[in-house]
Amino acid sequence: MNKEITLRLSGDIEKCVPAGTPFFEVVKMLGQSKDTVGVLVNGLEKDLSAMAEEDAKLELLTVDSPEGLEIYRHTSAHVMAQAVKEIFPSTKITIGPVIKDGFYYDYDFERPFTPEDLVLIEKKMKEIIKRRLPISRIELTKEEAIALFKKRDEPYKVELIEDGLTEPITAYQQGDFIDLCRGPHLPSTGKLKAIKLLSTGGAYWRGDEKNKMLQRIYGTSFSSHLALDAHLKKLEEIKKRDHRRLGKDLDLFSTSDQIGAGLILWHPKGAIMRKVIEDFWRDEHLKADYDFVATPHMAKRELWEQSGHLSFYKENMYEGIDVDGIPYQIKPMNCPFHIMIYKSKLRSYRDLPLRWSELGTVYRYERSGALHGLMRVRGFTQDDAHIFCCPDQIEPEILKVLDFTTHVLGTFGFKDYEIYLSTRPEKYVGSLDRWQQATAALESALKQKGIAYEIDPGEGVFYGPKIDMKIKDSLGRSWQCTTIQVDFNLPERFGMTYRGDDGKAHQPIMIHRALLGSIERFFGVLIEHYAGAFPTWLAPVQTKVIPITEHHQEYANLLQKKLRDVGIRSEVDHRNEKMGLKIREAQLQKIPYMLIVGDKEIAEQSVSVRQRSGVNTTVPLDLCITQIKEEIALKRAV
RNA sequence: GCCCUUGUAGCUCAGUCGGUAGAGCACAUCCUUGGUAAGGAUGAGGUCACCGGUUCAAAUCCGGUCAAGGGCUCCA
Repeated sequence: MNKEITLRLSGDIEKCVPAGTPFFEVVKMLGQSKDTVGVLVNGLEKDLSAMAEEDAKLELLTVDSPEGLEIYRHTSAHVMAQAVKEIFPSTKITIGPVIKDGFYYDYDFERPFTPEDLVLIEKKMKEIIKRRLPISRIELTKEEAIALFKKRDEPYKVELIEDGLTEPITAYQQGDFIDLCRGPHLPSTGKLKAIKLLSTGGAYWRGDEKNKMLQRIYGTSFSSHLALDAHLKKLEEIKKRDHRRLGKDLDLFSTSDQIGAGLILWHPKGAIMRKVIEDFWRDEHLKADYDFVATPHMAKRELWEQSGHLSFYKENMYEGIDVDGIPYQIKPMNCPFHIMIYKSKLRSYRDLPLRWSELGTVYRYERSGALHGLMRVRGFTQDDAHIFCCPDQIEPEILKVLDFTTHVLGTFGFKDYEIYLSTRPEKYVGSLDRWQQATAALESALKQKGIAYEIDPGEGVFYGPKIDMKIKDSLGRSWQCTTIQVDFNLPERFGMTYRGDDGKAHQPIMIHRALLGSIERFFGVLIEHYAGAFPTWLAPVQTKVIPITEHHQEYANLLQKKLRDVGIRSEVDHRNEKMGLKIREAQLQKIPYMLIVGDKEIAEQSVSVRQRSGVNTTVPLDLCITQIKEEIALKRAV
C-alpha cells in the first residue's frame, strides 16, 4: 500500500493521492483532463504520464498557457518528424524545437523539400494524429541511448548524446518513431488538432556554417482551427504590410542593380517624408540642448587603427580608397569624427556635458544574404549623437536621453517598448570600477523612470554597458531601434581629457546614442506599422484635390495654392478621368484627404472632403484648410 | 558567405516539346465632361538580368556572374 501524498493546487486546494498515481489520473479526478497537456510539479514540467511521488505544489498546464502550448507544439514537431521518416525513410532526424509562433525540425535529406513534399507530409501528419498513438517516455543510460540511436541509424542523435547529455537520457516514443527528447509531451498524437506546415529552408547543423547544411521545415499548430486561421490571417497581414511592397506601390524608394545591393534610392515621396522626419528630429534636438556637428564620409586608415575599429570592426568596413598614396576608408561609424572635434581645443569641466548630434551616413559591409529591404542595408544614416560628460553626469544624462527617446518615438506613434540593460561581457576593456559605476548609473536611471526592463547579462559592448529599446508595432512585433551605450574605451584610446576644477586633466565618459537607429530602418518600421497609411503630418501627399470636370480646374488650382501657402502638401489630379477613378487611385496611394470640387463647391466656396477612412463631409474651404493645418501641427496620429 | 527559389514591357505575370514574344494595369493620343474605389477607342513600349557554351535554331537546355526572395538566432 503506497503512502498518501498531498498535492497543493492554486487557490489553496489540496489533493491527497497514493504515491505513484500518474498525473493524468490526478487531472481526471480534478475534472480537468480535457484541456490539460502537462503539469508543473514544484515548477518543473512533467508529462501527464509521470507519477506523483511526493508532496508537491502542482499546477496544471493547459494548451492556453505558454508552457502548455510549447508542449503541444513540441509534440507537433515530433509528429512532423515521424511523418517525414515514414515518407522518406532515408532521412536522418536532427533537432526540432519550439519557436515563437510555431516549431521547426531540421533533417538531413538528400535534397531540399518542395512545397509538394510539404503537402504530403502534412497529410501524413494528419493520419498520424488520427492513429491516436500513445506517446511514452523512455529513460535510458548514456550507453543505452547511444546503442538505441546507433541501431536506429540516427547519427545526429548519437552525436548529441555523446556531446555531453547527462543521465538519465530521455526519449519519447509514438508508434515506431522514437526521438531523443527532454520532453514533456502530450500523452497521445490524437490530442493535436490544427496543424500547418509553412515553409522550408536551409539551416546549418548546430547553427554553424562550417557544418553540413540541413533541410528545415517550419510549421505551426494551435489548439483550434479558429486560432490557426487567425494566425494565418496575421501572416497574410504581415505580408500585405511588407515595406518593400509598399515602398514600390507608394513610390517611396527603390534599389537598383546598377547601383549595388543594400543601397537605397529615395524617391521624391520617400524623400519628402525623410525631410519631415529629419526636420522634426533636428527641431527636437535643439529643444533638448543638443548641438549639431557634421563630418566627412571617409577618413585615413590610421584614424580607424587608433579608434580600434580595424581590430574589432574590420569585417564590416570597406577599404581600398587611395588618396595620393595614403589609404582611406569609408566610415562605418561617426564617433571618431566627433572625438576629433572634441579634441580640437582644450575642454573644461565647465563645458560638459557636450551633446553633439549628427544625421551621419555610414557604410557597413553586410553579408549579401543578410540584406533585407530597408531593414538591413549597406549604406544608411544614423541619427547619432555623442554625449561627452564626466562620470557623475552619466546618470542624469541617461535620464534625459530616456525622456527624450520616449517623446520622439511616441510622436511617431510608438508607445510600447521593450527595454534591455546589457551588462559586462567576457571580453571587455576598462576597469571593473568603471563598469560597475556605469552599469549602476544606467540601472538607476531606468529605475527612476519606473520603466520595466530586462537584464541581458554579458550582452554589453566590450567598451561599456548599454540600454537597448525595442519598439512594438501595430502588429505586436518588436523592432530594435534605440541604443544608448556608455563608452570608456574611445576616450582612453584617443587620450581625451578635460580640465577639472582641480586644474588637472581628467578623462571624459562618452555616451553613444541613436534613437531611431537608422533612418532607413526606422522608415521601414514606420511603413509596416502604419501599413503605408501614414498620419497626415508624415504623409508625402497630404491632400489630393480632385476636380470633377475640366471646368473645375481653376478652383482646384486655387485650393491647391491656398493649401500650399500654409505648408500643406497638395497635388491636383488634372487628368481627363472620371472622379471615381481619381478617388480610387488616391485611396490606393493612402492619401489622408481627398478634396473634391465641382459646381456645388464653387458656388458655396466649399470643398467636399473624403477622408482616407471613407468619411465624407462638405465644409467651407477656409475651415477645411485650418483643420488640416491644425492636425498637421499637432502631429496627430490617425 | 552558404543552401534553395526566382529574374520576360514601368508594374503584376503568361509563354507547352528548343522554332525567333503575349495579357492586364500603367503611359501617349483621341472620344467622353462625369458627384465619392476602375468610361471607351487607338497607339507606343522588349538586347527575355548579364557573359559564355550546346544546337541548323535558345526566353526555353548547360556553366558562370549580378540582383532579388526565403532560410541559416531562439540547441535533444
